Amino acid sequence: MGRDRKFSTFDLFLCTKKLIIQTGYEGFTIGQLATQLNVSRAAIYKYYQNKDELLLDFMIEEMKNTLKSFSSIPEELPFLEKVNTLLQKIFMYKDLHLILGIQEVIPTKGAPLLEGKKRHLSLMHRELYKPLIHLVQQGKSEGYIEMDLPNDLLLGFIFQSISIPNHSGMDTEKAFFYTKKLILNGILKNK
Amino acid sequence: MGRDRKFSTFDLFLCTKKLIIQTGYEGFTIGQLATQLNVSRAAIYKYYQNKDELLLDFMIEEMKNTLKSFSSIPEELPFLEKVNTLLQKIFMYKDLHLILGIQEVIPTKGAPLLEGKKRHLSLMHRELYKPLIHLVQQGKSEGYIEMDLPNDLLLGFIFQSISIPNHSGMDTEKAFFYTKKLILNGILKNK
DNA sequence: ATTTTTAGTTACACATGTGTCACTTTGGAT
DNA sequence: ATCCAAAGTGACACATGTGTAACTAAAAAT
Repeated sequence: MGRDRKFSTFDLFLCTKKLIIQTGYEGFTIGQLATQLNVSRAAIYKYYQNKDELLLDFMIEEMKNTLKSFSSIPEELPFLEKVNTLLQKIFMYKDLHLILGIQEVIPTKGAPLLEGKKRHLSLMHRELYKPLIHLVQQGKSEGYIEMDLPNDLLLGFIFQSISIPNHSGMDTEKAFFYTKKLILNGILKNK
Repeated sequence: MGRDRKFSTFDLFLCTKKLIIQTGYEGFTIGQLATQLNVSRAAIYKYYQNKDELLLDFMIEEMKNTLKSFSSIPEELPFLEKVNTLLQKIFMYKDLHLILGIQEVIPTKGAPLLEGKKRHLSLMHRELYKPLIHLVQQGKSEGYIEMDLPNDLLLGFIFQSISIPNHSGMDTEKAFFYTKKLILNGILKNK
């Protein structure tokens, strides 16, 4: 029943991603989003009560996809290979880090709906970090990683490094190759 | 002659820094700034034609200070010590990276005044990178750094890593210690 | 064909931010 | 004491964004 939709949720989230990365939370407007989708603003408000709900739903979807991808690392692989595949995945989802930063800025204004979605997000957040922490722990006990490095700093380091702005337009593969090298071995040569 | 000022340029830039880091370009408003300084918005407009001019002036000032600090690295020091002092300085000015990112978002709207200030900024930007590139080059020729690592990626890596969010509230010195370790040697132990 | 259901639009009221201008305040110079 | 120059304020016009409600459009069910 009913008329055909002019835009899919998929399109909507795709545009949302593009815009939120470009402009940040405060700069993001439903107006821009509507223009990109060739619909009126009100059409979007048919599906989301407000901007914040839309953004949170988008983030949850983004998180779901990332989570699915991250949870499929074979447990048996040797440490260095696991690290490699994981870094590759983090590299593919490099925007996630930026997106999750935005989540902290969204005001809930005491609305239970929004508060619930935020809680959901931070739960998934922890879920996402679990395999990473686990891997770091493995690395430490197998002697690959210095014991005294704090886990959260280490993870922060990885996420932060992964999103080095590729301003010079290097091709993605090369960028990943060098980034990985830097994360694993730092800037100094292993003498 | 004339009445005493209620706020100094120093205070103004201090508040500007705080706000721009918190809220980003789009979120930053003259209203917030005025409130923080206990003056009316109009008082601020006495000194700056508009928001963008204020922000650019702030950035130029910030850049000047950083530049002064960076240019005072003794040339004779051995490589590793130079790296250490430089990292320390970058760590102290870790906000600069974020601030410079904002500069790219400021619209000049064809105003020659703003365009001029922007050009000034990007000149200083290059000036700032010069000693860094120089150091990296030295490191490469002295065999400390892998030759094939692209310079800009390497610098991006350093700036990016320096601004790992210290969410767990580690004390600054410790945070710097571990961050340095990660930048220099990566996450893997040197076997 | 006409009714129902869902999608979308136009127009509105409201809120917040910008930049300006006529005005007041205040302190030193005369 | 009064004049004047710099500092600050309140109020306004304008622009942009939010969220809503009454409406129209179109596709499927009857």
